[in-house]
Amino acid sequence: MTVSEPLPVSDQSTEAATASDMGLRAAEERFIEGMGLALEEDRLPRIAGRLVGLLLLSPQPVRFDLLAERLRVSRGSISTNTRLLENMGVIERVTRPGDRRDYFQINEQPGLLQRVVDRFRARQAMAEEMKHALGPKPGDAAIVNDRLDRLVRFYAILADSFDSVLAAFDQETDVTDRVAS
Amino acid sequence: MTVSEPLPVSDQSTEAATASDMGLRAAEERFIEGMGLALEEDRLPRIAGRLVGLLLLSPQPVRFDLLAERLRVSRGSISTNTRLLENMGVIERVTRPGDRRDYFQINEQPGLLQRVVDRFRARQAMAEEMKHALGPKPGDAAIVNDRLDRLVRFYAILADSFDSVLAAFDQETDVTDRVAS
DNA sequence: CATCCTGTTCAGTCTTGACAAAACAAACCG
DNA sequence: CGGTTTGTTTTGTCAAGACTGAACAGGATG
Repeated sequence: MTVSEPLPVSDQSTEAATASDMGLRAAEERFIEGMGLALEEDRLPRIAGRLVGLLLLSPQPVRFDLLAERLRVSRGSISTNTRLLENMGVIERVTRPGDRRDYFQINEQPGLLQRVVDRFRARQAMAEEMKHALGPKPGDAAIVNDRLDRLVRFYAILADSFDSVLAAFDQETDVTDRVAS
Repeated sequence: MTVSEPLPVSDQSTEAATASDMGLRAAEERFIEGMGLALEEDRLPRIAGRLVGLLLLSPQPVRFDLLAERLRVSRGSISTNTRLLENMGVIERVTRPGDRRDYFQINEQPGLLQRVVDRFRARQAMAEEMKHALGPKPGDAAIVNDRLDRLVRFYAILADSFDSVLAAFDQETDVTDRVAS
């Protein structure tokens, strides 16, 4: 967990919701829920997705207890899910000297994808192993060999192209970033 | 559903398992289970994955009731999952004239991926919409704009590269295939 | 030391989804 | 027609996982 420079925390507990804020708030809610649904499709708990959504929209690191409050969710769930996301490298836990509490911020664009690449590699390996175990087949069963070949190549291509996307993006953000935070 | 030319069905009900088959059989079982696990990670029922595995290893289309028998699974489950995979374009239902029964074969390499692309596009759209709804933000909140921008581009790149993988593969198999089947 | 504060862990509840078994429907066959 | 074969739909059971609330642990603080 990272220790940041003293945070310019703009009084996180009170928030005067102006009239013009209201539509925006609704939009934010939708976005947060949308991220909940989206990450749920990747087998993460819905709350984890909502956390990501909320933190994406938060310029400043957000306090642990505020996460629970804003998402109307138990502290237990916040604890579990922040740890999950932290381990995945999606968010970062941040502290301030002289402040016992934890803050969280999204970790600009990382890890979520490495996981996917790993899965593809694993499948590629499985298909390769299978191809090996079967050995060449005679006659009409030769098509099975073809299929396994194609499967292997398929996963390989997939993993490779993911990797390159990842690399391209890392590079891009390394240049772009570290200006505002 | 496709109607194939009369299938050279090599008497699917009896199968003399020779001694040399046994290790191979075990390997096939492992592969089938592996596909079950793998597709389960993509939120498909395990049985659907096993179906894909079995059909990948089957040179000939396999009869409905044999699927149930080989996977030791209820006919109901076969019905549900074959329909699911059929709708996704992963497998194909095949019939023979004068045969009331259904046969299934894998559909060489398609659809599974289009789904993924669609998901990325949807997320891209969501991020775009959000960016729009928020409008430009002042001061320290500008970082939120940056993040959303990056998110949009990220999903876009992802979807695009997937698309190109898909295209590359389609093209490749169009040339290679249609020899043995 | 007693007590708050903060985050973690644990026990219990609730929801979801896969699956089997049985009821069902439709086509065929005598 | 009645009975069979084939696939579908429905009903009920079971397991997995998310979430809550409460118990818990450790550090500060009086």
